[in-house]
Amino acid sequence: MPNPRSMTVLIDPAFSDAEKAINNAFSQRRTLLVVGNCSIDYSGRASSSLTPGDRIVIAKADGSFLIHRSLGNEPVNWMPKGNVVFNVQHMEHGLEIRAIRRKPSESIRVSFANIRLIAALDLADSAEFSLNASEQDMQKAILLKPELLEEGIKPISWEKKVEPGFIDVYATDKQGRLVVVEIKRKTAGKDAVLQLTRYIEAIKRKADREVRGIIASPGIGKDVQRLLAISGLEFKYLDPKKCAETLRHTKMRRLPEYLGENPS
Amino acid sequence: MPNPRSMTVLIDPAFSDAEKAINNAFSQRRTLLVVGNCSIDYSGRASSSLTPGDRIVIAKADGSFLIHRSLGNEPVNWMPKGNVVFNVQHMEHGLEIRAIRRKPSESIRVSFANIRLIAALDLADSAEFSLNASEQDMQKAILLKPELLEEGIKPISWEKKVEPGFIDVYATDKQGRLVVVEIKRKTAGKDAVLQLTRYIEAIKRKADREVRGIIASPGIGKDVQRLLAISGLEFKYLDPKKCAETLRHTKMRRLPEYLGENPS
DNA sequence: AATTAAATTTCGCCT
DNA sequence: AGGCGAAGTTTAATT
Repeated sequence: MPNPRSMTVLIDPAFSDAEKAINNAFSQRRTLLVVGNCSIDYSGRASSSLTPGDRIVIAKADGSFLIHRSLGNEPVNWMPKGNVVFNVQHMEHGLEIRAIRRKPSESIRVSFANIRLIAALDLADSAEFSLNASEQDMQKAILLKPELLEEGIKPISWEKKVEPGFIDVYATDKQGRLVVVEIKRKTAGKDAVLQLTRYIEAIKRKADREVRGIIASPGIGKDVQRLLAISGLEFKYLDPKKCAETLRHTKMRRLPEYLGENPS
Repeated sequence: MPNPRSMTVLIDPAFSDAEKAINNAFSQRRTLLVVGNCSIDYSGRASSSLTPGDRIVIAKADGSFLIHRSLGNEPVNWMPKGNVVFNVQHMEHGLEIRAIRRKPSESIRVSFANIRLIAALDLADSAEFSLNASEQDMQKAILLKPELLEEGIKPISWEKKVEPGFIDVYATDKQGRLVVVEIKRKTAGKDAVLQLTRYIEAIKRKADREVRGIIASPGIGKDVQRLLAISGLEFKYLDPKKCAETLRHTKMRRLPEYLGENPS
């Protein structure tokens, strides 16, 4: 018994059977998969029509609706989740599936002249999707290979505790100045600048030295860039993908001797 | 015999059978559909991982690769067509499907712990997708709402017969000059300019008045633009989508009184 | 709720 | 082949 979850599959069903199965799938909030020859009409934000052909139709429990042709990455017609109602009807010459939603008001009608396969599925999937590299990966990459940031940078510590929080990477540059690095996995926003500013002020209160502030991220907003310049801070482009690669290539290496195993 | 095209369906197959069926599907360039419990790793433009769960996997003949979860409009992982190679392997504890492409270099590995459904499909689909509004819709929109074109335009007739053919929209502008409008649903080419030129010459032969010529389309070629300028004609950007929207919002309204029910 | 910005954007068209 | 711009973009984050 490999599958605790139930699944209903019909091959080349009669329209009457298909209608029942599809209705069941909808009322049970199952994922519906239909393959068959159909024509499609869409009306809503735009409108479109597609004469008959074999397609794959997927109706999900949240209202997401997808129709795929034999080629191409993107669905030829679709409907995003949100206020979507599905409905099926056995017509004179075929079977119609409709997806209707309000706000924005739109509807798709799929008219099947022929159905080859129906599957009603309970897809058990509670896994969380994780997009790498994480911010932590980026931090590790910088610690292992500081030249990713700038030639001559030497990390002193990471996750250094200061008044407002924790500094991602704390370092010195070639000229011996202190460097505070704030890492963002995505495009840096104003919040990143604010954070960095607070860290630097905290450092300056303790050490009466010149302190540089660097935001390391794959991008930065246009106006954030201005804010950064005004605040006398710097931006360094850092690609999460490149960080991941760096980690992969150096993961067996230990941290440099001047860094202990634990953050200071 | 409802289906001239062949289709292979396996329900809860053994991995060895699954491997054969999938290999066949790949070598025969069929559309492959797999439902089962799998984990996914992606590495390429970014990288991601997803722990096990039930998903729908679609591999198309052009290399398009899609993995859908139970919810959401968009695939959790995917690969666009282009230099993609599929491959399948029966492992110790399951079955792996790989999609690999170069330029950009990326790969997806789908590791099935369990397969519930396999379908290998020949999707016969030669239909052409048509996104409305049609040229006719654009014409209607202009007639209903001439300000789409220009403030003060007053349509006189549509599909007006002249020597070389039919004028899409015939009108007067604010200054009382005659206006000939040529509508194109897509980017206008030299043919549109030629057509328009001929219509204008035909009108000028009859009416000894100043005549303007306007091409209304969602775009125009760079060199066509030059040709247009040389010919003393004009281009007006007109969005088919906006036209469709205009029609939707005004479809119950009748044509203005100065226009009859039939073209002149 | 509306606005803005990013996306493994994809896709088509043009150079 | 590379670059630009639009999309029924979608989606997440922010105001």
